Amino acid sequence: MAGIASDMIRGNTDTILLRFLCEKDSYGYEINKQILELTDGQYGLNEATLYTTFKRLEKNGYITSYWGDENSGARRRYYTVTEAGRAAYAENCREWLNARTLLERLIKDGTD
Amino acid sequence: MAGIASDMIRGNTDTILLRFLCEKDSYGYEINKQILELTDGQYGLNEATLYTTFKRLEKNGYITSYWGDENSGARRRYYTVTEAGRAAYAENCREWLNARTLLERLIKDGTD
DNA sequence: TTAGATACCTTGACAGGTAAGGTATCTAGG
DNA sequence: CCTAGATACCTTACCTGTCAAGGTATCTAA
Repeated sequence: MAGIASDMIRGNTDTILLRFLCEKDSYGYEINKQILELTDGQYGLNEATLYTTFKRLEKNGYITSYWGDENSGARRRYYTVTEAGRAAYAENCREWLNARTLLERLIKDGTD
Repeated sequence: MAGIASDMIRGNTDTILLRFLCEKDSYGYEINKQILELTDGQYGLNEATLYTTFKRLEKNGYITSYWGDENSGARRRYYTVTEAGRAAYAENCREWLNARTLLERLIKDGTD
C-alpha cells in the first residue's frame, strides 16, 4: 500500500497547516493528531515533512513561533499565523478549488 | 505566479495520460493539446514531464508504443493502453476521489 | 526501573517536475 | 531559395518536497 494519497496531497501541506493555525495557535504534534482525526486515521503528516513545512512557512513569513511555558510534559513550540499567512491560506484555497476543477475535467472518472 | 497548480497536479499526471489513452491511441503532442483545450489553456504538461511520464508508464507495463507511419510531417510515437493500464487508471481514479474527500476536510474553505 | 506517550529535530536519499538545450520534418511567406 | 513557425520527439542537470531512519528529552503508569 505504502503512501495513500501522499503524492496527491503534496503541494497542499502548507495550506493544511495554515488552516489549523488560522483557527488557533497550535503545535506540531497537536495539529498532526487533528489531521489524523479528521481523516479517520487515513492520513497523517510524516514528522520530517511536518517540521520542514513549519520551517518553510516561517521563512516565508506566514507564521511565527514561540516556546510554550509548559510546567509539565514535553516542551512545545507553538506557531501563530501572520496576516500574510492568512492571505496565503485564502489564496491557496482558491488555487486548490481551481486545481480540483481542472483535475475533474482531465481525469474524468474511470471508476466502475 | 510561476506554476499554476503544478504541484497540486503532481501525482496525477500518470492518470491524466492514461485517461486520454483509454479513449484512443494517441501521441504526446496531441494529448498535450487536448489537455490545453480542456483547461482553456490553464494547464499543459511540460514536455520533459510528458515524455518521462510516458517512459514510466511503459516501464510499468501500462502502455505500449509504436511509430506511426506518417507520410508527411514530423514522425509520431503512438501509445496504446494495456489492460494493466486500464486497471491502473480505474484505481488511480478511486484514489483521486478519496484524496479529494480528505483534502476537502483538511483544507476547509478559506476563500472569501 | 522500564515502557510508552508526548514532543521536537536532523540527516541523507529519492522521485517527479522543470528549464534549457537539442534534432528533424513540413508549410507558408518573402 | 531561404527563413520562420509549427509540428514532434528527446536528453541532461538541477530543484523541491517527501520520507525513512536516526536522535534528544520529559512525564506517567505499571
